[in-house]
Amino acid sequence: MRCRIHTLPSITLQALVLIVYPFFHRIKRGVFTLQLFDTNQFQQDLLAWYRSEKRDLPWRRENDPYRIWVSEIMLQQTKVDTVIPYYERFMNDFPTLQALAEAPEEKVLKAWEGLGYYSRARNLHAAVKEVQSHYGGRVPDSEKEIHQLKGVGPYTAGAVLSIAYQVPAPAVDGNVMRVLSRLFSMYDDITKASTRKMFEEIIRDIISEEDPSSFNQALMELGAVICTPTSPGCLLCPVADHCRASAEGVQELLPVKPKKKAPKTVHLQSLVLSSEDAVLVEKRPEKGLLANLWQFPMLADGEPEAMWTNYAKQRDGTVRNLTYVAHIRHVFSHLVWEIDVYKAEGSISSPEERQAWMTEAQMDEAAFPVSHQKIREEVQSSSSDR
DNA sequence: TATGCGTGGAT
DNA sequence: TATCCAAGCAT
Repeated sequence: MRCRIHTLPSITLQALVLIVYPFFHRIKRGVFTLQLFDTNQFQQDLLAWYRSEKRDLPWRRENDPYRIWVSEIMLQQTKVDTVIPYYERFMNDFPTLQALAEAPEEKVLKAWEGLGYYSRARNLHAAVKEVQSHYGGRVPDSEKEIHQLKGVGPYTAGAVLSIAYQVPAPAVDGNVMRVLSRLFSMYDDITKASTRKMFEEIIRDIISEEDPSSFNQALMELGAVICTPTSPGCLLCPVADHCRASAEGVQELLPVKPKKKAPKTVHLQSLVLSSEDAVLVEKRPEKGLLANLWQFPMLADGEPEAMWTNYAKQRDGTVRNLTYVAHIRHVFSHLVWEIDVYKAEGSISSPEERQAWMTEAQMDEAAFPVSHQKIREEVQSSSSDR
């Protein structure tokens, strides 16, 4: 029997582990977490490492809850290196909670342009206004109140509370789940909310009451720098002695996370319609994909000449010299846009509510998604070629 | 609980 | 080139 198992393909062995594991993990965790895990020594080792090795990041140089909050929103699903320049500009544009609360949404979206997940910016803006009007401009320091703010979920609530106010609340993000999965050799699917809650309970058991800010940040830092998704640096890890996955040699198998589905493809056409020194743009719907960002008119793929002629006609306008410019592919996390780009001259007498003619200078002040930045560049290079 | 929501970089 | 991923949240 033992021989047969050793000759099984490793994929089968993994599958076996995944099937059998859920029935035993709660018992194992009880034994391991509470009895064999040396919490005090773990805290000491982790915090000593963090205090000597932590990266010097802009939001670590200050303790303003507003600034911590902004950094945490920007860091959602976004790498540190990407965030830094955005954070610096944002703090320059909106140095205080009051400044952001009083800013027009256009400016906020423009500051967020290119960062993605734009509802983060609109939710942050709304939440900051809420804090300004309802909490007298002070970011709330209770779990219940801060969690009610738009865009503040369980992770961000815990992060702001612990980092800005030293409240011993868990801040369980992807890093922390990866680290804990390995630390206790847990095969639970980390995409499930129930798993995140389990990790939050574990953190409540092992968090440093003296310095919850450093403890939470240290776990994330460890995940980002040492305990990485692929080829983790166990030889450099300050808490390798505490790590069950490392002892078992299974660190590369963890955490468990199901594969994502392939994104769907949509075929579209976009028209850059020029009149004098302006082009026609429209503001996207206020909900959903790229909400409230600007774009060039875009329609489902079809016969170009008829489609755009009809488009203009419906708005009491004309289109002439319709010319193919380029093909753009833009990949979202859940969607692929395949866009045929056209340009033309023309006019529209009856633009719709959310349409406008913009000059280049005006477009520089409006927020466009990256897909439409690409279109702008293609059209510009197509006209400068001649 | 499952899915929609961006982008750029690493492997 | 394809896939995955990164300090998640809303619905």
